[in-house]
Amino acid sequence: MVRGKVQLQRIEDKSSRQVCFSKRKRGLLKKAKELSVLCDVEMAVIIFSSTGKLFDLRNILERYDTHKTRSQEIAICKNVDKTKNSRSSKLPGFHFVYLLEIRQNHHAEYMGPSYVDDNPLQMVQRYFEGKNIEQLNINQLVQVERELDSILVYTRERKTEAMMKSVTALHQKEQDLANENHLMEREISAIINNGNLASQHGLVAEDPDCAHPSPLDLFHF
Amino acid sequence: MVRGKVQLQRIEDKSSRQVCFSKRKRGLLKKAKELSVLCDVEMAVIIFSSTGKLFDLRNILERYDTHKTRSQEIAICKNVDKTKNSRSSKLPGFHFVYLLEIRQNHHAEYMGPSYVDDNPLQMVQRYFEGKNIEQLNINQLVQVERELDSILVYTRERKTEAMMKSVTALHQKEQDLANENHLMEREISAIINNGNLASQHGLVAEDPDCAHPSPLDLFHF
DNA sequence: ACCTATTCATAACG
DNA sequence: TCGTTATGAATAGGT
Repeated sequence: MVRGKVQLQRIEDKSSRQVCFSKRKRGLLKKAKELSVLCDVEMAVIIFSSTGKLFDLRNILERYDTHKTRSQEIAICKNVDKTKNSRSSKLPGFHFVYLLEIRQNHHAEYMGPSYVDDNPLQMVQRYFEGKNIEQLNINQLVQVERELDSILVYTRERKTEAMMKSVTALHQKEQDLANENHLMEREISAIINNGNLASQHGLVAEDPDCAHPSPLDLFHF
Repeated sequence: MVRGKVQLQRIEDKSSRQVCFSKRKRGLLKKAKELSVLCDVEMAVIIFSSTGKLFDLRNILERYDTHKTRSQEIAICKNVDKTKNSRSSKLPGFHFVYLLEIRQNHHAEYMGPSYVDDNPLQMVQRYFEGKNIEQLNINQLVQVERELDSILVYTRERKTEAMMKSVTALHQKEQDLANENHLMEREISAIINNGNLASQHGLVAEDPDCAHPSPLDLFHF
């Protein structure tokens, strides 16, 4: 009973929005799969729900190597909402990552959830709790490899980001110090000149500040 | 005139497939936009066409900063199929990147194509010259993977090394400048005190800093 | 979760 | 690529 055109705007009622999301998500993923199969294209649909969960449908054909796949996962991981402490997340501080892997001629397969934490060490430790790497089968190992790669790449990007910030900040500091330095040099030479004039004429300046700026003016921002 | 259910399998006729792709892509992006607006979710649809072009719909909300957005673009760019010398690419060595930016309460906006230069990647491209990744067997692929991993690790180490050096050098420079700065401050206060003492006592103090703080010490945070 | 009226998407044309 | 139209598909709102 769809009466009237549906307005293209946020559904305010939370329950309705949730129902709509569920229905339309299924529809969208179905259409995505159809498009990928019918037209033989690779595609990914990434949906970030408003509660901070990540839904990911990937349909990546074989000719994309694992490194490229990995790169794609990076982007996905980076966008996980870290600001929300979702109640529906079973582990506090962790975020669900649903990975729905859909391949050609296959049905959707539930691959997750996996956990992503902000505390790297804890995350890694938690990650391995209860996992017996030695006893996993190939598919599980592939999945574990991907997850670890994601974590690794995310960590690496954080590192680079931090270093970049540090470099930028240091450059700024260097600039500021150099400016300050330069001003003080001029100050000194001004004072010296002043003193030279005074000594040349047998006079002592009563108020050396009157004509030229005080050193303290440096800090009059 | 849709007669009968469509078979969910690759459309063999190239022309039909192209038409279908065009239509369904539009439909999918429309549905994606509807879902994102109605249900207030962020999402991205990434479509790799079979001719190696990249179609990218992004609908990224404001709270994701440009840095993350940029990262996403990088990741996406990395997934462009570089092995094909697509005839439709107008600039050799460049890759089409179609960016369709869709924001809430806005229509789809055609942002591209923009060109991504992979000049910095010439080395990598050289590596691939004459190698048909698609046609290698497993052992060859393992070998290529190892080589690439070596290059990647080496590159990464060089990057970290360079950044570390930069940070260290900047710290040193900062230290030097700060020292110089401090010396000049003392010099200035020495000159000032010198002047004051000279006017009060007719004397010149050799080292006025020894006991009392310079006014500039206020800024030694 | 299921139903169904209704709107929407689109395959097969021109 | 564009327009039209018959038809199947998706889904809003109700139960």
